[in-house]
Amino acid sequence: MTRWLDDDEKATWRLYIAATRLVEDALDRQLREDSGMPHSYYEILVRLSAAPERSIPMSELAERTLSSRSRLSHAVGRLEELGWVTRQPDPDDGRRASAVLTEEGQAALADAAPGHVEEVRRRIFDPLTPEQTSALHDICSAMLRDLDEDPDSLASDTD
Amino acid sequence: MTRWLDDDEKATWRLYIAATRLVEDALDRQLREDSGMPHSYYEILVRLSAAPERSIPMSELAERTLSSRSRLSHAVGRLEELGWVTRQPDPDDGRRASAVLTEEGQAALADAAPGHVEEVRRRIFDPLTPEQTSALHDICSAMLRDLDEDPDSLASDTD
DNA sequence: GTACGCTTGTCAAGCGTTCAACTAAATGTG
DNA sequence: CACATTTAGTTGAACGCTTGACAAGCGTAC
Repeated sequence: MTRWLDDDEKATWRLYIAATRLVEDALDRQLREDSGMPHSYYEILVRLSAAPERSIPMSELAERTLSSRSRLSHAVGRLEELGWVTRQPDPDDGRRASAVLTEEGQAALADAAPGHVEEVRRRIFDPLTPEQTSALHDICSAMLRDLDEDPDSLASDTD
Repeated sequence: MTRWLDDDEKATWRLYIAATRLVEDALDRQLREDSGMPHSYYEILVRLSAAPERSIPMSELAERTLSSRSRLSHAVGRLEELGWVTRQPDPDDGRRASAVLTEEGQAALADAAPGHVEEVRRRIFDPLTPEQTSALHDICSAMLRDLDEDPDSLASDTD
């Protein structure tokens, strides 16, 4: 009944697990050591930085960062403690609130960005040929296509 | 100074982040819901199951699963509570110990495997053409090549 | 043999994530 | 208007992971 993986698929699968895990670990470690924030928090700051008014409603921010509302709430709480983000209640709808990037948050992001981008380059783009980079783009698109996610919304913002 | 990402690279990078995160989340969720274990624990059981005597020294198991010794120690502790693994002290070296898969652990793995493989297929291989699958193999190899890891050791065991 | 360094494994504290309530505000329906 | 329902966001407990410290065992050099 089960369509087991053949040898090629098994090998590809193991390589995929190892590569993606080591890349994510390396990025997270680099950001924690050099900038005192996990990768997920860096992404929140990036999103806010690119948004008009440096402000995004909590729910929308959760969607964009692929987070649950709970996760984002905890994260913003932590970022608030660090002084990098503040919460701004929506005057028109008492349930809603936006996360807003502070000047300190913008500065922290500017500090963190070069080292992070360097690490991304080292781990992903430097080892790949241009053809492989292009193939990776299409592969990730294909993996996302059948999900209930919209690939465009995920790729739109800057890094 | 910083070699920033160009637009194509940014797009690829965002897709990569989204795809790998959603895949990992999906796999982890599937295993937790259907089999009561996180993905990382499943991998430990897989390694043990494929080993002679269903037994692997802790340090070696840590390496193979890309875990720190501490992490593995915690994980094996949890798996011991579940009755899926036992610890076996090395008679020749008082410092060492092996993790051994129990019958119950083997059964739990056999229960979990079909659903997990199905999910892997759905998320990775079904959306990709054979050419893309082959390209993914090479891409992951390339990403691992420059690391201090040995790609072969990671790809050797079965899934 | 004993002192030193190295290896193996564990443990405690702190962080981030998840899950399941829970609060509060807006909306819909009679 | 009252009352259930839905929506936005928060909270607390449990869990897994990381770091750093630690104990115990091993090997080597003196």
